[in-house]
Amino acid sequence: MAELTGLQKQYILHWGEMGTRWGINRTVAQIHALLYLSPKALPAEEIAQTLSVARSNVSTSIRELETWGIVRAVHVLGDRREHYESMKDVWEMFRVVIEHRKRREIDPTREMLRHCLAELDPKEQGADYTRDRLTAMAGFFEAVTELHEQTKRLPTGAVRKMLKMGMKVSGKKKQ
Amino acid sequence: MAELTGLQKQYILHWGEMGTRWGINRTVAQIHALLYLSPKALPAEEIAQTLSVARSNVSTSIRELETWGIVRAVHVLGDRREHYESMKDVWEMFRVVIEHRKRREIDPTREMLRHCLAELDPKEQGADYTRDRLTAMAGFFEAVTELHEQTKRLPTGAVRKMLKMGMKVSGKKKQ
DNA sequence: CTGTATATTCAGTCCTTACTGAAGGAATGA
DNA sequence: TCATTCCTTCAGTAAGGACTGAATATACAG
Repeated sequence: MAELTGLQKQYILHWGEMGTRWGINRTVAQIHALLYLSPKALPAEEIAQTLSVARSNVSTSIRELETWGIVRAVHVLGDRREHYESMKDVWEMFRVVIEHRKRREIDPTREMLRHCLAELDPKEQGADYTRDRLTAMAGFFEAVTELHEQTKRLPTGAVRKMLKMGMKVSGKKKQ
Repeated sequence: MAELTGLQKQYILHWGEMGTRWGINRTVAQIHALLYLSPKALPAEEIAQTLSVARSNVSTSIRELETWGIVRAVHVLGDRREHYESMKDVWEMFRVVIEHRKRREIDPTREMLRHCLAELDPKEQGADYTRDRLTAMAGFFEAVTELHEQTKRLPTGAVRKMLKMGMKVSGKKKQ
């Protein structure tokens, strides 16, 4: 992995670029891209050189990826350094990331909505209208949570298969 | 809407806060929250005062919301000013936003992956490994796109209902 | 046409986040 | 023990985005 091919460069740069759109810092995304493409685990020093970023930057970025659980340190016989490798199962990887982001980006709002609805004083100005809006919004967040609960239980393969064959909507009520 | 109730304040502040996590600028998110809760369309000046932000900031933020298609200007008889109102159908609103973000956050990567796979030279160092990784990643992005295509055709109510009853996975191949 | 109300644009400033390089800490082997 | 290698932390700086207020443009009423 010492020298990147043109294709690898392209993938890594694109991933870094998109990372910023996805709310992920560019270096973190680039490191992930590099490790994802690498057939073997890489030491931090090599990552820093390959991507031309400071060694310390690699350190913190790697830690973030480890926190998410999509990168881990492994050891190589006869080498003191930590080597890092990416999870390779793409579906599992996104499942993990989505889990993480849901906790951070969905759950707090869901709770806020519940809390607001509980607090809402029917006597206050325009309470009915406010309740309608909050209820509608809460419905969406509850549904997303429900969908997430259902899919996360399924094994990776099942989700993949489900998407492939298209989601069938049963006409019957669940009972 | 001149004076916000405690609840409205809470909702708006929370939405602004979460906006930053969702990759949406705080003011844009706050304005959307305000309009969503407001029973009537509001002029820009009032929005600026209510949220304590510069009038110009409201102008640009509103334009962004209009670009997404979740806020529009309406006119009030006897008033020269534009009044702005939010789309109220939550499900439709998120459908529109997701459509927008997919175009910006999914499609470019999907194309990059296709392009890379087409470009990949089998003779180059480690081509097989790279192809495997790219193929796996591309599979995910194609599946997400497929899922999106399928759901966007359905009317709002159908999606809501589907989530409510749980996604049933048919055992048979689509034919 | 003139004056007023409203909306937009933009240059400068502020604020947040990302990144670097230096310093310190931990582990290893001589 | 000391020297070496690797990793982390952190203060300072750089870069990027967001926000303001002034200037400009536009629409309308008289």
